[in-house]
Amino acid sequence: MDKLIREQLKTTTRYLPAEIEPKWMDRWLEADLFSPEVPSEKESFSVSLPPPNVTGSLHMGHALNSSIQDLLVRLARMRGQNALWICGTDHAGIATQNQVEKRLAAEGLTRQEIGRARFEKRVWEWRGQFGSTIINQLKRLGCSLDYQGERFTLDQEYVRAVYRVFIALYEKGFIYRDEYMVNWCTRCHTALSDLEVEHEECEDKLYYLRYKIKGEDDYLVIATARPETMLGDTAVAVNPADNRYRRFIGRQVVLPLAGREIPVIADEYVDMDFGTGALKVTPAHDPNDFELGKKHGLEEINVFTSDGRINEIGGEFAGLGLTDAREQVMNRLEQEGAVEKVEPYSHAVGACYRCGTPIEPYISLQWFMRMYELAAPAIRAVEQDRIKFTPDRWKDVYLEWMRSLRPWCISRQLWWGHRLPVWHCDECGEIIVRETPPPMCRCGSSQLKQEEDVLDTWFSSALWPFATLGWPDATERLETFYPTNVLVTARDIIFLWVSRMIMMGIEFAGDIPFGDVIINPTIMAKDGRRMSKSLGTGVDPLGLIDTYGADPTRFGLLNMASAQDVRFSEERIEMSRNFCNKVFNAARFVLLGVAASSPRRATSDLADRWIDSRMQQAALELGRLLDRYEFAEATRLLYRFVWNEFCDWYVEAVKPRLYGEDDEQKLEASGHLLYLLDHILRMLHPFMPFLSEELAAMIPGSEGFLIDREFPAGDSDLIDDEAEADMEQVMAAVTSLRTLRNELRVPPGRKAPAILVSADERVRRVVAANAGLIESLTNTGVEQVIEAEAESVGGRPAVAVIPGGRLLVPLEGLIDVEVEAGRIRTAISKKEQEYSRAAGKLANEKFVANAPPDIVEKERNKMEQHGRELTELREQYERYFGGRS
RNA sequence: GGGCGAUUAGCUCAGCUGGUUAGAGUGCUGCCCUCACAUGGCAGAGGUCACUGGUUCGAGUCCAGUAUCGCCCA
Repeated sequence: MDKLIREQLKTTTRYLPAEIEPKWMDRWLEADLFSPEVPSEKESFSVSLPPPNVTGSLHMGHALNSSIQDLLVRLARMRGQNALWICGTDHAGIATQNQVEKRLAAEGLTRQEIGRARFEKRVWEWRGQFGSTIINQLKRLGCSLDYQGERFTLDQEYVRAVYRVFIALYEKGFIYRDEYMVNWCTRCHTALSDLEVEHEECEDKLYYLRYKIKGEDDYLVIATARPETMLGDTAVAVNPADNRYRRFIGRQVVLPLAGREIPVIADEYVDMDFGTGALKVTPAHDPNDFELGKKHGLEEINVFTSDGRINEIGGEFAGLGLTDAREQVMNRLEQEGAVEKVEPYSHAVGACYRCGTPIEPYISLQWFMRMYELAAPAIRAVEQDRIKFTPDRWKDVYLEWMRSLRPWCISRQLWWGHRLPVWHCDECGEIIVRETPPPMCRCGSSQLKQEEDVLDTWFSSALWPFATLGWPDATERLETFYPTNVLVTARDIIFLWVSRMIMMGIEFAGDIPFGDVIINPTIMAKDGRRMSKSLGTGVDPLGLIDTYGADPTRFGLLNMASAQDVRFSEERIEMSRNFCNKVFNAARFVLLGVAASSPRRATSDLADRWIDSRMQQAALELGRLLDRYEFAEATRLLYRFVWNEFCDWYVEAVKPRLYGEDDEQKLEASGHLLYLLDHILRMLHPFMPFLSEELAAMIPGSEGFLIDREFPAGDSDLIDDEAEADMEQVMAAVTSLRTLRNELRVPPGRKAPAILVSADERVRRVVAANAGLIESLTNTGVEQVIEAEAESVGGRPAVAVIPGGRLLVPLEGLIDVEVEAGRIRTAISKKEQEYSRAAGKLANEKFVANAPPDIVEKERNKMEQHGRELTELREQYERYFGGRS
């Protein structure tokens, strides 16, 4: 470590992330540490980043999910694997188009005015300028993505893959064109798939309308939430079992306002309990009515325009927006006496997931993809556990969804995306599907136009795990890294993406796209609900990085990443920041205090052996936890080991040797400290890459990057049960003495003597051998070690009971007799409770007969132990405070 | 309407196949600026594990039901 850094370290008592984080990402990139080796002898490990929306910026979900992925990728690298974390973004059809349209609007332009070609050019410009925002934010988080291999779903090679898939599916007959009812966003002017519609419960009204029976004075009352669609009604339906309406079946009713005559039909689909039991049927404007209409051969009368207005069929209402139309239609119905009543009604209304505009069911000519055949092997892959979900309950969610798949509307009426590789012949109407424009149609015409529609963005991102690796070419990258190992994503992506990737992967890349799917928990707002932009309950992870640093943000998020959704708590990030500070200062202690020149494991001192043993246990357990994807538990393990064992006990225990006169001891302790620090930093690296890298670089003799070092796996041969037992004995003595001093309010600076009374040879030996350590940790010197009290120690000593004996602390004049007597009485009654709990269990014959022997044995030991301690306490009380009560 | 999940300390959460005195962080109380760290140290207080039944020698943990909240799907 050079002098400058040493000086800096001396004066900096606080961990300041802003001063260490930025430089490391640059150095890592410069050294090209994130690119995989191709080819490589190593076992490969790959993860594909769920491609974020190119218009997006990092939100809490990304931050958590990327922290997990980076942890896994760095871990794999440190375990000697050839790791690739595929980087890139998707083109986000609607979102990006909206962004650019907004900019155009600011210039007073519309995309229609500038035309498709110029519009596309503008979008590419936009992407060049703003498209890497989120990727740069991932760098701030420390993500070790393969930035050099960044992909985009509209890259030339990627487009080729998309076309290849489209054509293959078309030729198999899975992709087809049809006039069908779809979800239509009147603002974005495009169809959407069912998954892109968000349903929200809202308070609305149910309108009861009277439809006159033709040729009678009577009328039928229908109930509807959408009275404005009545202009397109082509029937009224009732349940054939409904006695109230049986006589009307087959009759005609007169549609109010329009005056059209429409039939009353019977269908079991009609719910007799809803509304009046009579249903108006509008096949062009309701998905259920659409089905009903097809079944009964009803006319589909479309009364809306594609931008959500009443069309010319609506007569006097033509041109009205849908909200106004409802009001006007109701007014006119009111005038005609056709309104029976209006009731409050709450129901779910669909809205566009990108702009929030209410979705209209709308009949239009679209491209669809049949899912049934592709789903079958994708279902099997999960059923047979070739793909495993973590937590595993998501398996059922996936399967449930996959078993009820409906055709997927894959065309979008947008100008940004993969324009379908489809050409229409103007002359004969022939449809030609191929990658490149055909020179002429079969009919001889060269009047061919490419399809205007583009593909759903999710169609292209479904190919992500293999299209990013070079497919359809058999590239070395594809060969090396497909299938990928793990996919980490949020649960709402299971349907949108995970399921489609599995289907496409099996169909086109010939294998599942990944073996494990980790569904990360959702980080909720403080109110326990999803973070919401409109409610202002969102938390910006970049703000956290600014305030606390990237490492604490990562560690804090990972600490929340258990199997359950969790409310965001900034306290956890603060906890992590404090932990980083602790690590930083522990490293300062080591780096500034050591005399050794390099890490060297020591084995002669009890504390040295103990901490090493504990560290091996921690490393072994850490490996197990990470293999099971138990990230939150892993953070707790590291926190406990580093803070509560290494810092609280070992560092304190080693100080006398480090600062003492004995040079040999100093050297040994120093080497061991460096050895421990080195291991700790390596274990921490996947969790807090910046800080660990910074500190590891200061270890004397360190070379290269921590990233490339081996992840400590833990060595069970180095576990030392004896050292652990002995150290626990020492620790118990220290804790008891500290508690005693605290309770009796002995000033910390006041040195006190102590006498160990123990019938146990091992206890006497261990305490005597470590009397110096105990003294340095408690300012209490164990000056005598005796087997039993032959007679009272002078005065009235305070007592600290430890396993296997007791420590007497004579503190003439300092002890309040009543306080000490009270302490002992409290201790006695506590012990009595514990003793009788165990004794009670053992007195129960059924327990002894039925419980496993080791549990009974444990209980017996417990009873004996408590019994001994109880005796110690009672003896002590009798001897020094006898006669008091 | 269907499904999933949750309910454990004031707050945010752990608690794996049932078996120590149910844990952590934060907050709270007392003492301590001791030469790594006050983003700290030492010690302490704090819980009818939502409720009602059941299974078991033994239930925070398993089963059934109830209540409340949340998420997803239609």
